[in-house]
Amino acid sequence: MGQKGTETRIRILNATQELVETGGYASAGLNQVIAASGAPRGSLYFHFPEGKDQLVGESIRRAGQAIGSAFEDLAESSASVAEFVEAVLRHLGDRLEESGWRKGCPVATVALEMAGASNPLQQACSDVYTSWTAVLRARLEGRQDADDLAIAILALIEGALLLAKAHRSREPLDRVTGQVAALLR
Amino acid sequence: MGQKGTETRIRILNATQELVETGGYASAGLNQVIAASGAPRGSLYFHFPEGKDQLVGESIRRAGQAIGSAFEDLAESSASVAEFVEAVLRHLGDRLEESGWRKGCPVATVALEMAGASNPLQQACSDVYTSWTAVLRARLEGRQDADDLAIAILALIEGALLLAKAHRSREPLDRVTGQVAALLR
DNA sequence: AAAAATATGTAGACCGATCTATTAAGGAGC
DNA sequence: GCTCCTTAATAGATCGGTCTACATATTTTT
Repeated sequence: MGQKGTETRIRILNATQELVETGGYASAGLNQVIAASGAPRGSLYFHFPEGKDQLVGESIRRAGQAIGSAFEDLAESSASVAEFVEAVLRHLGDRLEESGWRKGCPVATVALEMAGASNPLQQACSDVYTSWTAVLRARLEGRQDADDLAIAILALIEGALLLAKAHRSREPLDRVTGQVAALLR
Repeated sequence: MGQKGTETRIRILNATQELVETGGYASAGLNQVIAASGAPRGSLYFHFPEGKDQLVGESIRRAGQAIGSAFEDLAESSASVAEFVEAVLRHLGDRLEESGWRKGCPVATVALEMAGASNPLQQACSDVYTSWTAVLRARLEGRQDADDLAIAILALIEGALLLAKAHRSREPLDRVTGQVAALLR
């Protein structure tokens, strides 16, 4: 793949990621992707011959990896688990507010849209959540109930992010931050 | 409004609720609503002259009230707060599994789809979450941090429900149930 | 090194299907 | 007779996807 082609592919993926995160799978039209990325229709189907599902699938896995990496960085640079979770909430809150309440969890909307049927996109979302759970689980190594705690913390984060996006306010994130310590005690 | 008309209106709302909860706002086509409800196109626009937004808005408020009432019932019949939350998780888990992993939170998908813009539907979702928070808050009366706790518990519930739907499994709900006590201690 | 051949990527017109919404006409029940 | 409600045809826009022609690199051949 040449230089130009790779760049176009990435521009298309970035545009898709934006649109999907803002409005979900069904609302992200390929015409919008084309317009936002500047790539013509033919290029889209050259780089993603299987169409919309492939495009959104790759876009979701990419976004999942980006967030996962951020989690790992924050896990390393935090002294305690509580600090780590608070850093995650702050990071996601910044991202959400700076995007004008558009960018919450890049996976959640598609996950909810697709869960009704067991298709590749549903699996992709499930996989992303599993990978994030593993990052949390690793940071909890040694604790009893580490598996349960990892899920509970991820649920708390996802729930707070959902409420914050729904209310268009950081308040839920801030309030939850104060309760993390209780969960970890 | 006559008997027949009221029935049609309710059939339309029920069908909309089902479809919206399963796949979100954008994926719920009016053609599907018509097919599922048995009502013809004209009836839909007779009962909901403002179109899809009005239809989905009413449908969401209705679903929000139904879940809110269930919360209140469970709050009354539970001896402790922990029991109450566990009963809620069980109730929502049953609903989710019995529906073939389609019916999670009836508001979440639309909330995530719409949060990017501040429109009436976004407001409707926000209002539903506010009303649920109030129910939880009332059950926590007397506790310090009652406001924070109410949000944290709702976040935990919503997050667990999201993960359960995404994974098509009760496991996240079950694991979170075991951690509720820690949060409430 | 020049030219021909092949691979890679771009460009946009076009297709049938489906979308939300409107309209005009007729039937049902008080 | 009059309101309430249903019926179905239709409009215009947009959907995801296909197709052919063209441009630009890259490699092969001479």
